[in-house]
Amino acid sequence: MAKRPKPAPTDPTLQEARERFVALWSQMGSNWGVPRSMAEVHALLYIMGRPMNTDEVMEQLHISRGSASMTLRSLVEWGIISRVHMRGDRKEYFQAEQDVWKLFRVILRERKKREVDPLLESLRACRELTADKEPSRSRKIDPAAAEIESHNARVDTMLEFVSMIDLISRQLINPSGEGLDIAAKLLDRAS
Amino acid sequence: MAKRPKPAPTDPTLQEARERFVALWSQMGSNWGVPRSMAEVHALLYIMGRPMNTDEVMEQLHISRGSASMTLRSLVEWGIISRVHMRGDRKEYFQAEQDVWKLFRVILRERKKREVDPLLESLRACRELTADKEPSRSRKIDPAAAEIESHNARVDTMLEFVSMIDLISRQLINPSGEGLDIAAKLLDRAS
DNA sequence: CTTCATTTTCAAAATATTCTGAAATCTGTT
DNA sequence: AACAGATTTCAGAATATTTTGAAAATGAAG
Repeated sequence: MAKRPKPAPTDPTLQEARERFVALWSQMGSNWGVPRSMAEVHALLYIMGRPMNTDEVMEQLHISRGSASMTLRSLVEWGIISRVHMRGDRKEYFQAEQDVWKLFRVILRERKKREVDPLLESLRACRELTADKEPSRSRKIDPAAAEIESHNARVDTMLEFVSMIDLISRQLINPSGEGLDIAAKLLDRAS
Repeated sequence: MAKRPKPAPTDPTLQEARERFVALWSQMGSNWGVPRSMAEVHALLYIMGRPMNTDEVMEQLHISRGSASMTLRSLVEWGIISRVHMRGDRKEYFQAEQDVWKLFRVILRERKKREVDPLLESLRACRELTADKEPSRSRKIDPAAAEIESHNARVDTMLEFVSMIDLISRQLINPSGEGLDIAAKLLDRAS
């Protein structure tokens, strides 16, 4: 029943740096619609770089057990942290993915699945609505037909754009396709 | 005092398609932390493809005058819609940018300025904190030094990643650099 | 300077989101 | 089966965000 293997008196500067990192990540999260505590928990696990249990997270971040539990679960569902078991400890531990590019790919994949794919589907459905109303041959003259035509052109443009986003995402998500490569190519064109 | 030049009885299907577009855009906006009515106003102006005044927007979207005013202003500030004046009408009109790539670039530029730049700055400041604590020559042995070292490695990795995002953004924002080109390159590698 | 149409502002209200905490559930042990 | 530590759940509380609406400001015209 060894309560604490090591009290570990952390360097105050390191402590401060960790808190700053958590704060900055939390701030960034809020710009992206990520709940404060979700971003904070992820930041903490990332910056600590070692598995932590629910109580440690609660204590460091001053959040409730319920919040910690839900947030950890949701991060696991997103696939950016994973559960680990420490032998001799009944508690569950969590650790964050340390490969930043992998993290990026996982987030991109999830967001595409949850946001881009449904958007594309809705856009296509929306486009379908006015497909048959297309000015078949009775062109010009009719102002209503012209209105539909320009409307369709706008929807098509947007559809094209979102399709491209979809395509790019797929390339970036691909386990093989290196995000770094793309960046390198862009750099080439920079000069 | 010609009240209405044209009552313009819109095709019900077209009307429906417009509403769907507005709804889908609004949905997408909420995924990105954009207020519902802001996304709706933008969607309406985009899909109508013509300048509209505040009252038209209020009426179509069922929002209050105050909300319409603030939202329109904020969209103008973001640079994705612009004010236009219609001769013979004292009301102000607004029209949305119709070039989707331009729209994309403007949004990217703004978000980078508001989010990425401050994030980079904070990250650098955070990194500075533990810069002098670097394990100069007394390597190994000291566990506290190793802790700092691995912490610094994590911050550096993240810094590198965000710097790359910053760089890519700059390329995409550039009025000359074509977003389409990048996409094309990615496509090449797809086969 | 006054009027009137229009736009902006902002405190309060409405709405939406996030967090808490204690009860319920789960899980391995005796 | 009963217990005990650990985890999950979820209704309600706390927070945060967005919208409203009416008063104030603006500004063009007489």
